[in-house]
Amino acid sequence: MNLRQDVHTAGIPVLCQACEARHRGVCGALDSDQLVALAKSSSKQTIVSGAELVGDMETVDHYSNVLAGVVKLTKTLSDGRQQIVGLQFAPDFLGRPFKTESAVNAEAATNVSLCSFPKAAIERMLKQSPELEHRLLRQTLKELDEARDWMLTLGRKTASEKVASFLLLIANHIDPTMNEGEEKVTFDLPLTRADIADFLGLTIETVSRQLTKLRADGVISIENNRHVTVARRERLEARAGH
Amino acid sequence: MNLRQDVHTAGIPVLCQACEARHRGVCGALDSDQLVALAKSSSKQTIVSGAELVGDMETVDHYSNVLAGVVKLTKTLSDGRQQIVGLQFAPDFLGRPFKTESAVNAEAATNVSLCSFPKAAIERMLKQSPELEHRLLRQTLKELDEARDWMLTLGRKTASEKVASFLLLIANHIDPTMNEGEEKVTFDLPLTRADIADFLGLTIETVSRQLTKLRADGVISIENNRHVTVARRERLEARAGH
DNA sequence: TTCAGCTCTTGATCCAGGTCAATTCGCGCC
DNA sequence: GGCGCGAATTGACCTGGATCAAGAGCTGAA
Repeated sequence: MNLRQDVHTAGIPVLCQACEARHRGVCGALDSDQLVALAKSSSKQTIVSGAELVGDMETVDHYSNVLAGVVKLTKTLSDGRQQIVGLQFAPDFLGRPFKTESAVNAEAATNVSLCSFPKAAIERMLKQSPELEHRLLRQTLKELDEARDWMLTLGRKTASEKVASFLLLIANHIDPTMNEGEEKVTFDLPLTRADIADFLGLTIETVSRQLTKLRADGVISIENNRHVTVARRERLEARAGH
Repeated sequence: MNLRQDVHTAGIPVLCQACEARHRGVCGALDSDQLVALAKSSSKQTIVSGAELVGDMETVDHYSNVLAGVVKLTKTLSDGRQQIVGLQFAPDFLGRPFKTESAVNAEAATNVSLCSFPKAAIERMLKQSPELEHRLLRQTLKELDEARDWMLTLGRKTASEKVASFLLLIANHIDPTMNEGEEKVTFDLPLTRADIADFLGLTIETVSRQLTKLRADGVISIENNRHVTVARRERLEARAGH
């Protein structure tokens, strides 16, 4: 009856479970026939942290759904200065339609699980399915909103506001069930200090000092360099500069 | 025969000439019937420099095509620090589909000529016309690319690189016919020093000092505070930090 | 023409965050 | 356990750009 369910239970690579569960991603937009066709050409893969997914200027031959983990999108100046221009969390879509080569470098910030399909397959379906294009538009608008929020942070916030904003951003993405009322929040940082610095337009040292200050002030605590507990969310929000 | 032409020559507000001429905007995507319907509810208007088009958090009830001039999109922190997060040039589309209120403030940076339609009319057509949604997706992807480029500038470039990058950005948008080979380029700055500072995440004074330096080094000259001549484009590019 | 109200420039000083340089921590490996 | 190595912290110092403060240049109105 439910062919989509059949596709998954039949052992064809997991294509949509992650996306559909959270009402994003590309797959909910397809009918059963399209889904089967796509599933046949798709492949689930696991990427180890640090591995490069798409090089800058490289030809992109496939698109992916992020099923788990975090992918960072970076841009680099010729002298090596680097800026993270986007973070993709599950179930985001990864890839730039209508362009053959990428303007950014995509790298696994954590271990990442992906479901990829050949570019040609997606673009064929884009032409057939307005609903798929609609989803892509919605995700792109969301990414644009996030990018613009971040431009305010990069251009106008102080180092301590930047770090507080970053922690809130991660907290919101990692645990979307967390509601405003919660006092304590706990999560693992998906980025190293170097990555955080590249995201915030700061140096490693400044990030470290600001985290130390937040710890000293009792706003957060950190175990093993990664596991963060936010003691009181409101205090962090106050420091993020609203 | 050609109804689209008829619409324009019949004196119905200019809807598409600007867009079609440069293959962007919303109108080329519509068939004749849709175009007539839209033209009836559209209105051409002129906005004086400095006027606010859409307030932050304000309900958006119409979308617009920018026919001439420059619109700046800004975000502001509670203490007044401001960041320009986007510049819309003709024939860009202005408005955020699928959201009732704007997350940014839109303001006319120069005198602006707009063609606006009610939100409801556009959204009705979005459902009918996949081609319209396709155009919107393309524009949104372009804006996302631009935002990400600018994040690198905001996060990692020095003040002098930022100013050089800004001049190149304006030069490219104002005169799209200008080719790489041209040595001299001339244009009017569409932004005040204060706007440039807000765009670059700098202060007015720093922008002014960097422009003075570029003038002293013979890279540019400026008349009446607005009219810029780039003596040698390559030297400006070298300073933009590639 | 003069004046008012701006925008822009220039100078002097200050400080947030960068740079350079040790440690120290965490973790896998022998 | 001890060792090695990359990641993180911490300290001392420096500097690019902010801040504060005059002044100069445009523009428009009377």
